[in-house]
Amino acid sequence: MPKKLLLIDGNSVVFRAFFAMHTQMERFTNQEGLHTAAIYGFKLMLDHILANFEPDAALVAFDAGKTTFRTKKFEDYKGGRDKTPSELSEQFPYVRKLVEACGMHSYELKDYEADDIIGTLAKQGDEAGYETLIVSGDRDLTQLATDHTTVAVTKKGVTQTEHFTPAYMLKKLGVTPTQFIDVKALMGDTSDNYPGVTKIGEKTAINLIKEYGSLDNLYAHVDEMKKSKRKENLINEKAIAYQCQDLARIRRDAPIAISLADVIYQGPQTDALVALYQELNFKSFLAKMGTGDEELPTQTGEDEVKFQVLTKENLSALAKLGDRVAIHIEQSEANYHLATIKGFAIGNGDQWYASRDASLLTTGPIKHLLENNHVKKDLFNAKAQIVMLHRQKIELSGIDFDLLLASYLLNPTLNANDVGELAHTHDYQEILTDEDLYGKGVKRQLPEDEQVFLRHLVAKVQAVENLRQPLIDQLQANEQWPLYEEIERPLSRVLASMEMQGIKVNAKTLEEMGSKLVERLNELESEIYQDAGQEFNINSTKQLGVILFDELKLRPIKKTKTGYSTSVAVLEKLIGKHPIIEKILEYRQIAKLQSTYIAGLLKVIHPDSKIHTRYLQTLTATGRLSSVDPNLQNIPVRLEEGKRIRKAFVPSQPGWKIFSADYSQVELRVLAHVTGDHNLQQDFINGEDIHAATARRIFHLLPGEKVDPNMRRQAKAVNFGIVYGISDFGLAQNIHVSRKQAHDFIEAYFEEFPGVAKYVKEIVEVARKQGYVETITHRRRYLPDINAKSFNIRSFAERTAMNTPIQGSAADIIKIAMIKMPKELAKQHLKAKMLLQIHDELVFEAPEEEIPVLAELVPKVMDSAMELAVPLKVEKKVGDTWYDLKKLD
DNA sequence: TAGCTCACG
DNA sequence: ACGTACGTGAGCTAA
Repeated sequence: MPKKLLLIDGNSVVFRAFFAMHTQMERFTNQEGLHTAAIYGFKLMLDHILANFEPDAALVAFDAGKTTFRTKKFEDYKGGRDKTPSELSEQFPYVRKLVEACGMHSYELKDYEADDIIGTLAKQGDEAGYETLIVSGDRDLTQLATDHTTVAVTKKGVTQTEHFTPAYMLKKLGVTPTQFIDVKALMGDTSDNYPGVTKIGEKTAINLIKEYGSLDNLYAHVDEMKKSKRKENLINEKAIAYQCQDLARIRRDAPIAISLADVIYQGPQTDALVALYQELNFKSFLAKMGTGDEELPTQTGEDEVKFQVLTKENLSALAKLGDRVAIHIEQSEANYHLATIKGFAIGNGDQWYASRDASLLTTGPIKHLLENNHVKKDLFNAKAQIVMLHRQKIELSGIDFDLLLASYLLNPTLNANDVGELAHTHDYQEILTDEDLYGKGVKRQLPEDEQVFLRHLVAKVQAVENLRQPLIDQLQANEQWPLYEEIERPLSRVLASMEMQGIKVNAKTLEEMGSKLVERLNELESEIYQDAGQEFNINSTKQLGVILFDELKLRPIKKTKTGYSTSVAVLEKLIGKHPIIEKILEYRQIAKLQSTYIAGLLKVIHPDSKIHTRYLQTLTATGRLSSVDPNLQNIPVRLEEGKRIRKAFVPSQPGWKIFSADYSQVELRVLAHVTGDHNLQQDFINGEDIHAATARRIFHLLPGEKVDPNMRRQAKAVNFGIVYGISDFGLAQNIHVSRKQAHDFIEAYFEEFPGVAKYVKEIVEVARKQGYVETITHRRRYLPDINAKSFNIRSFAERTAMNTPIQGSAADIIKIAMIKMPKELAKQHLKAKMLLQIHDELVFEAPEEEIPVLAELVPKVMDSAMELAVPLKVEKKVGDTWYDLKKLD
């Protein structure tokens, strides 16, 4: 086993910690008012590193002062930086104390930066056969990576790091650690305030170094480059490039007065740590050390919880639980397709059991109980539990009460995703929230104490049991029991199987598209820099605003809270004023595709080559689903460039097809139904093109007179507007007409569709009177703002009152279809699988020979899901990929 | 973490 | 006069 060396860039990590904890800065002060957030963050980072890397030697290097050999060579080095805020600088002495108390050495060297100390020691480590880990908040240190030295750069927060090895750098950046120095030489460094060569940024610098191998070789062949501004700049600024190279290069031979033998890691010094924690008022760290001085969150009723730790030996006790149990399986993370099981609890009445040992679940007695349909299960978030257990080859059966679903139906806007939080909203206090017990963000950690942890899991199952009857009573009082029993509960199972089925995604297709996009992005980037006359971060709206509106003096059409708006709407108005605008629009479009859809999707393809999204069944205020990790409900389709992403979504088996069916104008049909408007209903019953029919009416066309495309477009916008809770301003903005004209459209609409006009008025009244609105299935949304004094807030609630029954009823309809679908597919012995739901559309994969059957069956199930006063219409498509779908008739 | 931007229905 | 379309999720920047 090689010895291990840990080298930490003290200044940069403390600085990162300071910013990571910045929002909580005021919470972190000790008795004397000393700020401690950065010290705290630094310790979190340290613990995290030490949990994964057990060093034999360790050193934290600090910068010695403002002036170094670099500032002597280049006066402006690190110039222009803001003064370190006193809230941060006062923490450094304590960080050093902390380092010492943790049994590590710290070191600084006059005229040198921490980097150089680290570079020098890392080299010594390599030569002495150490495995070295360098930790920094600064990417520059990646130049120190070797086969035996890894550089961990802090990402988000403090504890998340990105590990740079030479291989990783080559893959990610395309250059070796040594070449990275030359890249910096060309591109410069804005934060260290050295310039690099004019007009060369990171992308160009990397490309040049990739092409030429090194700065030296580039200059050896610079004359052969084709004539360009870039070539001129390179030649003119050769001296600058070399000066920057010198500044960028971390020294590996700094005259340090210590050696590896001097930095042996001693391990934590308990007494010193306790004293320091007390001085800093770090209660949670003190608590972990068990000094008795801690102030844990009050345990409310969790202290009273009586339970037994379940083991192989006492499993037989479960047989006595009878035919109803509450059960909970604790996940390591929210994504249950990836999470591990951290523990579970089960029981009823006064018999409660819990364990951290997930393997017990698969043993005979428990597995049997879980799969036994006659034992009713009460739980929290059935879908998560189904998937977690399915991954253990256990098919959870007999689900009866899902606390999360029930609570969501009672009030969809509560948004409690945690048993404790949710219980508190129902006035049940005998449980802590996960956040109280585990912490959140960087500090989240399951309790090490088994009793504390298991007691919490038992508190969860007890909350489920105790809330079951009261919530059922409330659902029944609200006439929501059928909604729970016949729609949401069965739907959770359907969603679980769709998620587990997953959709196959061809990574190669995405990668190929990605490299083309990156190429185009690079081109656009250079052109934009040319047009702007300087380099800047195009992704930064702030910097872009400065370029467009200050430098290029374009007219700022709109402002946001924080500055100029640079949204598409604004940029489109500026087309023609400057060539840069169109390039920025294209850049934006491609950058979005590349980062969100190419890189984003590639990150979430599972080893089975599929993407397994999670549908959130209890999130939206209206009853729709949402989709996360990744969101498969917003894959591009409107523009061809983006739509091509869908080529990567393919059937999972050869000879299969993608089949899709979507409701046509479902929200307007629901509108026709709930408003009872005669004209709107007639238009649908007559099978009219609804937007054209609306146009005929609001523009008062004569029979036989043609609806021109512009009229239809405007009528379509009016229809949308109605569904959204219309305002003349919004409509005017959308279709680029005057507010007066929009107002006239709306007036004409309400005259032609008086039932809709009446509904709009009445629904707001209903909301005022009863405080909530409902969908067709009695899905409820409370609107406390409906009586607000502020015009704005009240108007919003009024539009919501209008929109929610429409959007929500449409959601009800497709949910019913989704529950019926697997049953109907099974009846016909079809292999077809339902994979995705996108609000009004269902996507399937199926063997080619089943397509004719599906084309009949799926629309039938969908259009008969609910009987409305108007027919439901379903359109179907089929193709080899999600991109290639062609309409069937 | 908030704010902006942009992808979808 | 107010200052707006409804419902979502994700990536990025700035601090």
